[in-house]
Amino acid sequence: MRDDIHMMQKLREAGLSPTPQRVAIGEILLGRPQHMTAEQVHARVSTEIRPVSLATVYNTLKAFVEKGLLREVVVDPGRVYYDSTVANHHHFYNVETGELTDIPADQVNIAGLPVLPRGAEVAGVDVIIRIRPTH
Amino acid sequence: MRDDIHMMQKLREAGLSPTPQRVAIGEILLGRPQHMTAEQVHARVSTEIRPVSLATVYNTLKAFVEKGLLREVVVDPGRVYYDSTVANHHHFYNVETGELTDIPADQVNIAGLPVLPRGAEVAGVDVIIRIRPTH
DNA sequence: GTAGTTGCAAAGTGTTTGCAGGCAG
DNA sequence: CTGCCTGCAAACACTTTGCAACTAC
Repeated sequence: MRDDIHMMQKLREAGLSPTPQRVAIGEILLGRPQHMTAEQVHARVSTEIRPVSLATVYNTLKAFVEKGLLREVVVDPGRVYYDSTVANHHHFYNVETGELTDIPADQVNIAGLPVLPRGAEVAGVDVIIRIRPTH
Repeated sequence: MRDDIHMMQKLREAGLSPTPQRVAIGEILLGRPQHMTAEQVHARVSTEIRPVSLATVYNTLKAFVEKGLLREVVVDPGRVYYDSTVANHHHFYNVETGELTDIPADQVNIAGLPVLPRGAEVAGVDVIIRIRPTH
């Protein structure tokens, strides 16, 4: 189908051979803004498209991150979220539900970056606004 | 010694009974700005003051966080840093060395917080500037 | 053939838990 | 006594690794 072909193209452009497993994972995760854990990807790909081993999910997510198709978000100890939006932006993290929401980069204005330690360059800036339901 | 007495007082004020283990952990970790993992606390307390089990270190760190003596910093999947500075501030994280450095709150100016999701309140704002050595 | 990929199971890492024994009030 | 605290060992959750079978070119 057409989606598959687009995904295969996308993977090739990123420098990855488009195996069925990678295409399936790409279909689920890439293409629309989304935050998922490895487990969630594994569950959805396996039930909706084809069985894929958890090891392959981890391998593939790692490869996607390396190739810039995906971003890791660290908000919770012992759990990595994969974010299909790679452009510069930030996050709300609901500490009660674990839900992660995007904040467009232009809605957070960091005025005046502090002086960096000597011999260091910025690798990335993460802003995480932890929220909880009002009681 | 005097330090112990001050630490015992501090723990009591926080609502914790000042057991020898808690005092020892407090001596190592509280009192000066510092970022340590549970393992590091365990190693330093055990060699410098007294043997303490890892389970007790975890219990104690959790208790300290609950009582507001300590803050958790999540920058790396599968590893929690404990930060003895509880006042509002931010962090540099050196992605190559794992070193964590404080940024005073007034050096990062977040202009214009984005609109919160309905029925939510801010639980905390984390700014992590990931840095790496220049090559 | 040869290099890259998959998937199982085993190993690893950091953290939490169950529970028996100890200690303080 | 009674309730909290400690520490051992086992359990856990998530992730990585070793390796043999497989696939594509």
